[in-house]
Amino acid sequence: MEKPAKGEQTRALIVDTALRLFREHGYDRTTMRAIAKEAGVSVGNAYYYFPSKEHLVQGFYDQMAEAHRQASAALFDADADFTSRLTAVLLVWLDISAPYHEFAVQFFKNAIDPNSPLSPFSTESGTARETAISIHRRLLEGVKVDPKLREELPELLWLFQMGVVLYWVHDKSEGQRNTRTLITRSTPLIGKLLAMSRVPGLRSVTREAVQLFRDIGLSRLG
Amino acid sequence: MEKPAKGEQTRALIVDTALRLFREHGYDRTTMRAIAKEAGVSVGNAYYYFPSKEHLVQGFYDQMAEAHRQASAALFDADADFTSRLTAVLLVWLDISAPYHEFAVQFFKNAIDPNSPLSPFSTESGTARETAISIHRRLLEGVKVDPKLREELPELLWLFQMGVVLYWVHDKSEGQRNTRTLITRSTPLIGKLLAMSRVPGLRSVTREAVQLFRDIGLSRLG
DNA sequence: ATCGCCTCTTGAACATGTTCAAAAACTGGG
DNA sequence: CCCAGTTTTTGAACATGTTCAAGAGGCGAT
Repeated sequence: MEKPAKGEQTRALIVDTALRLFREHGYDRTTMRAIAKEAGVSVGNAYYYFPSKEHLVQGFYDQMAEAHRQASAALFDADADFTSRLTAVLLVWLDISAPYHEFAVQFFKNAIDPNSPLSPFSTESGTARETAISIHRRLLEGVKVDPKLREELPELLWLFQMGVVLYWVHDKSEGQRNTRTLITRSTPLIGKLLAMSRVPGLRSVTREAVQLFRDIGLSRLG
Repeated sequence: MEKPAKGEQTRALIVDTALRLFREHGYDRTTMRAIAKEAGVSVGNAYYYFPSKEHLVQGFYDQMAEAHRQASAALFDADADFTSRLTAVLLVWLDISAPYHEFAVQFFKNAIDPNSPLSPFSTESGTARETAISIHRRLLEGVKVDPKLREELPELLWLFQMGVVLYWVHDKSEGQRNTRTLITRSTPLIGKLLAMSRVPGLRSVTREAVQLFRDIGLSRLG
């Protein structure tokens, strides 16, 4: 009962086939029957390993998060300022995700469903989420900011990133150039606000916002 | 070909029955067959009037928006300040929506789908959206604010409201008290930021944000 | 009244995610 | 090698949103 490599092999075969078909034909147009047939197994077999069609996408999440982490790591060598770093991280994400835009739109509705395992807040998405947040933690190294804010900032930035994703999914402009605009022009604003977050007048507002963020558990909704 | 009252009657019968069953048993557990049977028509007949099950919920949207408009109108008599007004408007929305929380969660995934007619940005949701935005326009009457910002503010507030809805749908706390907290404590922050939006330092940030908001058409995504 | 046309209605058929009881394949102990 | 138990596999059956060809009903013109 330890590691029947057989099972793992079938599992991998199924998820790999599924992800390939998703990429080739989109999420909705890929039926469970097609996946099973292409993988050379029965439909029931797929359901033996994955509770639902949605669960097959979880692997995709993890792959993307890992790809983003690796691509981002290369950006932190230069000692650029916060705004440049954040911009770079988000643009890299955009480049990585661009090929999957149509695909993403199709299963996005499942991802935003609070009860779905695909929700970015769900426990199933835990590892992908942690990976994403850790990117922002690294991004913040060496950045001067109100310490009260610093602790929550990685999660707040991740939340902002989720907002960008939300916009991206709705973005119908050619090549999602509007999302690119959103990123390149919103990050300087965030940078300025961050810089101002320490001056009196704004500081109290900032701290109240951070406290609210903690109290309502915005970071652990699922 | 003017007004065959017959058709309108059947249409109303179907949508009324559907909304009742949705309320009683939830969206997912209410099948098209059940709706048809309860209304005393055939399944195909329901599809003659409504292109999909989702379209049946549109009536629910409009009802809610109208109820919110009426309830909000009563709040604007007293010459309260901006923060109080915004808080009141959002809390009233929360009270109106509370009974439908479970129901709303079930079809929320469809509502957030960019391709769904239920998306708050879709043309089909146009009237409900206009109603909601007009509430915020009324709310802003007499409030002093940077004129550059004033024009976009109703839509920005509506967008904020959509954010609250997004949180509300994910809110699993007893009676959605976390959403209540979010509203009562975030609105003062918005009020303060609005007040500060005219002082130098923040004004430039504000204007850039407004310009960005216009350029990427955040208000007309669908 | 009859015909032509449009609106409305029907229910069987279809597509697809999911379930499940049964069978097959495998594994370790004797 | 054989048996009992576990893991894996199968495919038919089910549930439900959706489609569609066929028919029913009504209405004005002739």
